Amino acid sequence: MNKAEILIIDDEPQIRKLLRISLESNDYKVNQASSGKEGLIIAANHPPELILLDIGLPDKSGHEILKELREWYNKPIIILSVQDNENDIIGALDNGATDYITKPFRTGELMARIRSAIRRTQNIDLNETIIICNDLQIDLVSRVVKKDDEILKLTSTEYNLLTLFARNEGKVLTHQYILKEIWGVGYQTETQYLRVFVAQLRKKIEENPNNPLHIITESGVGYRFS
Amino acid sequence: MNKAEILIIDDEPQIRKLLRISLESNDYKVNQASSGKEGLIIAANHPPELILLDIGLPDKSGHEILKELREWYNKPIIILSVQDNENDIIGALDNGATDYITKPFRTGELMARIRSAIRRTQNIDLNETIIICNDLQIDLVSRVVKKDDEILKLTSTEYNLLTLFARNEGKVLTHQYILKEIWGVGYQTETQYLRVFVAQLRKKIEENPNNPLHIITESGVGYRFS
DNA sequence: CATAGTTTTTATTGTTTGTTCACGAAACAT
DNA sequence: ATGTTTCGTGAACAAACAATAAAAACTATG
Repeated sequence: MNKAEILIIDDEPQIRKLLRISLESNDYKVNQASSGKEGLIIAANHPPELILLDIGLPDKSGHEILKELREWYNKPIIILSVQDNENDIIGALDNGATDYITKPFRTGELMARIRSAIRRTQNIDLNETIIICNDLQIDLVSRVVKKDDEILKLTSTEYNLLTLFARNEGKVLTHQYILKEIWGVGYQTETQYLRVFVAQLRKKIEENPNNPLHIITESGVGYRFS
Repeated sequence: MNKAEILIIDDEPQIRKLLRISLESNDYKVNQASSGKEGLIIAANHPPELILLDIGLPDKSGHEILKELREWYNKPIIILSVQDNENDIIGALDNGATDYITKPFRTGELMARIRSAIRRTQNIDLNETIIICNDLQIDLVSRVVKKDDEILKLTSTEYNLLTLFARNEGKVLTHQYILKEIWGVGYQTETQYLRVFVAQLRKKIEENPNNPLHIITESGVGYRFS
């Protein structure tokens, strides 16, 4: 139910369709953009867990899109390309691409590279893919959260927020940073969203939501998870 | 200037030589192992910044070596292979390989993939800036202050003031300077603010606020932190 | 196209923090 | 010593910030 989202930026409809089918059958939620510009807008308003970027786009070169994304987006970007040109590959990797795959690609390999990339940004240690904090248990691979061995029903925003907190245990995260990571770059003033979702999360994960032990408010700054 | 260490695990001397020359000309320091067993020992005794692992080794399969390494080693491991077998690639990536490159590879691309892999791990553990003064512990990255391992609850002005003091340990800071740094230009005559907040801070961080040991008053001038 | 689930707005109440003032204590100068 | 300046501290108030419920808008899905 809590699927990780992937954004495809590619102008060829057949490729998009092929990718979407493969990704959805691997339990990802897929968003699509048919041009670089559209891709930038979707990514900014709804940051995905990973971006698949075609390098040969009609409006802007994929290299430019990559650079613009990397100004604020720090999750994996995998480049797809028909070109097997070494300088192209080197340039993309040096501009922050996570991986570079040449078409035609093998779907199984692509899926494995996607898993690998996501695993690394979430710094999931192959051995311990489960974060445990007292009564809470967060499985980052199957995306399931348990409290006292009871499965919690979380919406995807709630889940994303909780894992952002859990992956930064002990650190104070500012409102702005959280909003940027969960809602996108244009939402950094919408602190009210955050209050609403923190309240919802606390109702689900805290023994006593009036006296929260997991999500601590740092007034005027942000929140801290412990 | 670079000098990150890279460990090559490969049984073919020609490949090792080729890799070593390329890597050294890119300013890496190179260690080599000609078998999986030897590779494990060298990696354990002298953990490198990145490992290049040939999958076709004589003693143990590279896949086994990869698994054993991943039990404790969490920096990048790039797989080199003559095999362009999809299941091999998927297996390696799912077992924690950072990347999988098939021979014959292009040196420029390999170097770019190495840079990319190292860049990503360095961003992750760039953390940890902790100032320690006796019983006080100020973590500037997490924005958390501890006294005798107890987390102190500080407002943001209190925190800013404390970090300003801590960053200038031993120096006398004038009222004017502190006011300018914390409240901004225009507040440089509001010494009363400072008195109030210094008193509040001392209540929280000093054993005995009447006889302060951390924030020392320099009458007529300002304060000094030690 | 209806409905359940989710996100965004709006409104209200409660809490925390910053600012100001008052007054006694300490430091300083003569 | 005595008066003068500088400090420390508690309390009161206003402003900023936070929690929460509930309604409205939106989305996904059959």
